[in-house]
Amino acid sequence: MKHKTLKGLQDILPPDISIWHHIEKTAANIFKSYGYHEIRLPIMESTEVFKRSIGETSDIVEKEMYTFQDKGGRSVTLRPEGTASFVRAYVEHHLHNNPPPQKYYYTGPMFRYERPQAFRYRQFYQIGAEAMGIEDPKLDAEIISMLSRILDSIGLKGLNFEITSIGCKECRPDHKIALKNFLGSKLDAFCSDCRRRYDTNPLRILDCKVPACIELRKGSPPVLDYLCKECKDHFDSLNKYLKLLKVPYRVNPNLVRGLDYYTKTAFEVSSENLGSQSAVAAGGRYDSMVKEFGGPPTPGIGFAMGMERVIPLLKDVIEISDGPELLICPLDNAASEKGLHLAELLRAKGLWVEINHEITSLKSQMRKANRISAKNVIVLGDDEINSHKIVVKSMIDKVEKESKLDADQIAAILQQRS
RNA sequence: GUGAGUGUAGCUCAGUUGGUUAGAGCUCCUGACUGUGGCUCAGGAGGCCGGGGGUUCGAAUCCCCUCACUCACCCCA
Repeated sequence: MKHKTLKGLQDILPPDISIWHHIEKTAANIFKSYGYHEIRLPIMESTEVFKRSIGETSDIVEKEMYTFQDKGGRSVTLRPEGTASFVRAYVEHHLHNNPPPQKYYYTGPMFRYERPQAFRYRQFYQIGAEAMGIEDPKLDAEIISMLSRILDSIGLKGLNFEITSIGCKECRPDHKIALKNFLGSKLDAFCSDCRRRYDTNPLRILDCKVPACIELRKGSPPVLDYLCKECKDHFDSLNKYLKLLKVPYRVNPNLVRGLDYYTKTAFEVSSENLGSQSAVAAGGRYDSMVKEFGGPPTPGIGFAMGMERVIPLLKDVIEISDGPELLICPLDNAASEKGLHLAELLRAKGLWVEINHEITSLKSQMRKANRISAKNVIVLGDDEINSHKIVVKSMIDKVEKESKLDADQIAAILQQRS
């Protein structure tokens, strides 16, 4: 084979595409009910947009970005996530001049140069939502509830909702110091990954799956104990509101975010059926990001959901079967021409109609009707054209109904049956 | 970036200690059944056995290299 998709990229073909449509449609309806508007952003930004927001030392920026020079010598990057682009657009178009909360959602491809793995691709699709301008934890509860509703409505069950607070600029450093003090004394006993994390991202050690590390980190200073009053009140209220909204969740103080811009609330939805890539959706608050992008101080909160994580979970649940309302089976050339015209008239009424353009035995045409899951067939031959009468046969229950060779009447029968 | 596994038909996979022209099931096309489907039967189409090199009278099979894919680590949605 001469050409193939690049590593970690994939073609999305029918019938899988109908799952995508199902998810996108369902999400769009729920977004609408919460007042979220769609925005479409470019898939490329100036590299600085991501470096500044995601964090220079994060793995994403350090080794996973598709960064290159355009012909004008500018460093540009294929977006590895949506929030940074969104905040750039928010500031650029002065969206803060609209009454808060301003609520937006987006969908589209993201790019990260990673080794592909089950449920992990280099080009992957996210549906994300961002709500701006409100600091109150009621907004946190609302957006988490919305996410829960979306996942539920598309048909996913048995997901784990976890939340925590990772503090703010004031209190987070205190916790980090306390954590490093605690871990530092016995660092040699940890796995090599954890020893490396101690310098790069000590919080990650709390997430390590190596049994020895789990044992060693017992008794480490909990994040939630180090929250400043403001962060603690915020988190307490969020818990109250989530209970009020009956969102099923649990607190996981070891939840870690890979991006630097998060503050206070962090949340994650995971599944046990995704191998090692358990995250289905995740998000959090980012109260200082707009200011860092040069806008007025504006709090924000958002999440992103990974399509490639959701779809495999859905494949077991959702049934995909799709076929035309009608297949026209002509027996000779004259009938074929008549059928061609009839098909157009029916399609003009919005019906999905197929016609066999090549004349083969009636038997094989009927077989084809089965294969393409046609719901009804009509046979067109001399008899039908001379008598101007046809039979609409249901392929599902074999019921035959006589009709005039007339698009209106045929359409009425098809609509009655669907 | 690190480690392991797998590459044979469109798909799922057989292929014995190396031995004629590489097989099966599903799918696709045709017919049995000449104007009514799903079953059955028969026939047909479809292969650089991932690629290159080596050993051998002879390689899908053994050896070396390479490429691709998959899974896991890492990281993350």
